[in-house]
Amino acid sequence: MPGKKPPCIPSGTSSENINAPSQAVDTSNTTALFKGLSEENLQSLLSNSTVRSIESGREIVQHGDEVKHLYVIIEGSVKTLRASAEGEEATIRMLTAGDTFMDAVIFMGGTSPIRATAIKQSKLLMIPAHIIRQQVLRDGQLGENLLKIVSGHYKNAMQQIDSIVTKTPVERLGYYFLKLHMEQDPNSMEVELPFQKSMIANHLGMKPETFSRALKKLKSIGIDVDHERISLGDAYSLCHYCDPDTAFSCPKHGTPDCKPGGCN
Amino acid sequence: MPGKKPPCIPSGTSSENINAPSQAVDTSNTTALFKGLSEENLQSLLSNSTVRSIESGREIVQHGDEVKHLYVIIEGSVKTLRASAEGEEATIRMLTAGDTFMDAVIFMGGTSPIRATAIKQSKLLMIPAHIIRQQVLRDGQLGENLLKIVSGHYKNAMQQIDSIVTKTPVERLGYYFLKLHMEQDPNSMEVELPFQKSMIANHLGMKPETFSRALKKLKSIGIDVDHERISLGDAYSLCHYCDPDTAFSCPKHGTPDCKPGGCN
DNA sequence: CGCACCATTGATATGGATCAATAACTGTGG
DNA sequence: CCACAGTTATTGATCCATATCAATGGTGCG
Repeated sequence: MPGKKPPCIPSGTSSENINAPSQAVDTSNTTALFKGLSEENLQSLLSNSTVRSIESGREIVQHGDEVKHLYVIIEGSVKTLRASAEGEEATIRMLTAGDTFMDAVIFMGGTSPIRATAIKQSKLLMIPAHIIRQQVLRDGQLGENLLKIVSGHYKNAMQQIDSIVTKTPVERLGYYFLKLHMEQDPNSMEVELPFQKSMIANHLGMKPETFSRALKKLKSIGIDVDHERISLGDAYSLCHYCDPDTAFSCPKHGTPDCKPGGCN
Repeated sequence: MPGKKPPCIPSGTSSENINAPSQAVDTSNTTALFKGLSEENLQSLLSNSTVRSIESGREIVQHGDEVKHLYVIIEGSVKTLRASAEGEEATIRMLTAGDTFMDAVIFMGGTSPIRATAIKQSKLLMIPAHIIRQQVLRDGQLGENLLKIVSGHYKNAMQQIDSIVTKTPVERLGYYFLKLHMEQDPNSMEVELPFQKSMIANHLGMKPETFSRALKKLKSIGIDVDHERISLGDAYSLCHYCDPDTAFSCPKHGTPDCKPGGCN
């Protein structure tokens, strides 16, 4: 998935716990969830939705909660994670504006197996779960959108498993940078870390200390990190950490310089 | 998910690469994929499907393949996995009769990020991917079924991530046994390993040697393993490895003896 | 200005991987 | 029925990568 993320959704939603003004929505350039929905179907989703502001650090959904909404991030950041009894956390996803969460959970049955926490002051669109479930039966397009979204999550989860099991910390970090690079701007030589380092470290299944040392090793390959600013030595320096399915959507794929690592 | 698995699907499908006789299907007791589908919609899925036999060890889908079918296991076993360039494998799921695979992949876009391999002589029902995608737009029930299935996979993947990151090998094994116990028969004191140990080891993110040593440690808690037969010391010996969302669907949950580990 | 929080760096410990040898089991053919 | 090869599981010895522990430096905020 190259290119920039679409902005997000309703452009005029602001007030707290008030019905989202569904007529103010620009259907064309929007979250994957709403893609291709008819005006009518979109309306029946949004007319029941509410907008809520939440401050950084607050929990949105707790482990074990009954989940009553699907959330769309209008602005801010959220992470989803699993926490063990001993306080250890495993970050599943880290989300920004335009992303949805609890989209899969509302189809799992039972209570939430994950926690969701705001990691920045955020604004969330909340669509009642029962509305979603009801609309899925009526609107095949919505079903397809959700399937694509959830399948995407699943794909990421599989890559995460794979990373943690088969790769070293440095490789995981390189792979993460590569994906950032492609998401943000495949032509730029600069990438920006969208989250705190300790948070990324946890997401990659390592401790902050290990993360730090991994950064150091990358420096010797020409990838320098100054605070949240990553500068690539040359355009191909991350290629070593590529894998076949990332290569597939890489503009450099097939060029003579693309020959390294797992590249295929 | 307690209780036994539903048998599987078409009861009269046998011949190779021949249209599945859709009229021979018992809609009531079947795979989650077909649950609640109208006779007509079910028919339009099955009339285009084929059945294929495959011997143990053969690859069904390769990493990078374009996926043209959704598969339902009629009999046998299959594993899905990711393999790195250096030959390391990370097992994602291990499946038996009634399970589906490539259900999520056909909605991901791009080629397959995983490989699927038969681990026993197997018989598979193959439903063309384009039929599925097309039917999803028409049949909301099919969409819901798929969403539940894919969400379930995602949930398992999250638990797998969590296990590997926050738990020790012994804990992972205990957790795995617990889930087997609840799937197979929560009342029996015997559980059976459905797969080769080395395969389970890989699925749990450890080496066979580590698996073996973990078995030894469990023995000291009264869980004895003889070949593929696990016998539990007492009914609560696995409770230590429980987690909140597994507890939720446990018949012992709430009884005075349920108080250990992550149990909540 | 000083207190928190985060990142970095160094020193040490340890859990699981690796290497190696043996044992149990499976199937095959004489 | 037994000998043999091939596979899988177990067990022991060693090694190494990453966690852990500890101290310092940097940055932002009140």
